[in-house]
Amino acid sequence: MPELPDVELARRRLQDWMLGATIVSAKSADRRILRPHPPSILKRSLLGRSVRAVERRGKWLRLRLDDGRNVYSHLGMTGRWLRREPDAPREQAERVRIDLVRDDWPPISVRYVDPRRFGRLVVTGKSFPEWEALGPDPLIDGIRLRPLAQALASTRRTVKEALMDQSLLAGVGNIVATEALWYGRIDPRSTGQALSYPDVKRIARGLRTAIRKELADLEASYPEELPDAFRVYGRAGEPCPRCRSPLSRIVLGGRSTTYCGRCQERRRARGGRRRRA
DNA sequence: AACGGAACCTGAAAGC
DNA sequence: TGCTTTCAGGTTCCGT
Repeated sequence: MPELPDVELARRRLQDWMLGATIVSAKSADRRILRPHPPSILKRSLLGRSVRAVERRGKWLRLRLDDGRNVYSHLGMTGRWLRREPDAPREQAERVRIDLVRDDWPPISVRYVDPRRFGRLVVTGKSFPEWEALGPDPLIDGIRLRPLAQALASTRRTVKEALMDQSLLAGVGNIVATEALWYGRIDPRSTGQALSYPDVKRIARGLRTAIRKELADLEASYPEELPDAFRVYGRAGEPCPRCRSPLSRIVLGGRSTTYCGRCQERRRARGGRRRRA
């Protein structure tokens, strides 16, 4: 579930729940999610701390604590943050529990639930390489055409694989990339090198549309989980919403990819091969 | 250095 | 019904 729009919604909720609150309990026994630190780090470094800011960059969340340390949270494939009453029972697949108090509120308990355990929770006072390596965030920094065109021109990967590279643009995942290319009418198999500047413009517009729409859908449906409102993702075999031609499914970079072979045009590298010394 | 593919995990859904 | 296979929206590691 978690790509940029999902993580941004998680950020807003965590901000509502935690900003200005003091942590009175923090527990987890999950070595995998807390790696590379031992589970004991949670209680040791969170107890008594208050939360000064809740930030997001790409698919990473960052809680800033009053002692200068940060809590980094990545939702992996199946991670979610939930708010519960302090006496509520443990959730299925609950991996982390943080209880907080705030002057103007009853105490709350925030639970991190993650069946597959691909998520992370890292507490550190040092700089965090995974965060530092992230490229510009489409919501925070916007999408700059020049650098994007430059980056796409210098890779031999397909455009879809390139868009999911977190150092190029932070937060674009399989759904957003798939949807954005459909909006922009670009075949996901196109090579980055083969794209024209107008193509890049269309992709950028597609990314903004896909992200904005997904955010709006998530907001509208909360606290329910919306059924798939995607235009093409997960809809192979169904008619293209634009031209009614059946949608195709292929695998790119190991990820399932849906597109319309009729209205998404493929760009192929022109001319001879190009070499660099 | 860049790329494809497997690995890391669990659970839901589809297939038999 | 119940067992098996497939697939999942993410990242990382390993071999070529």
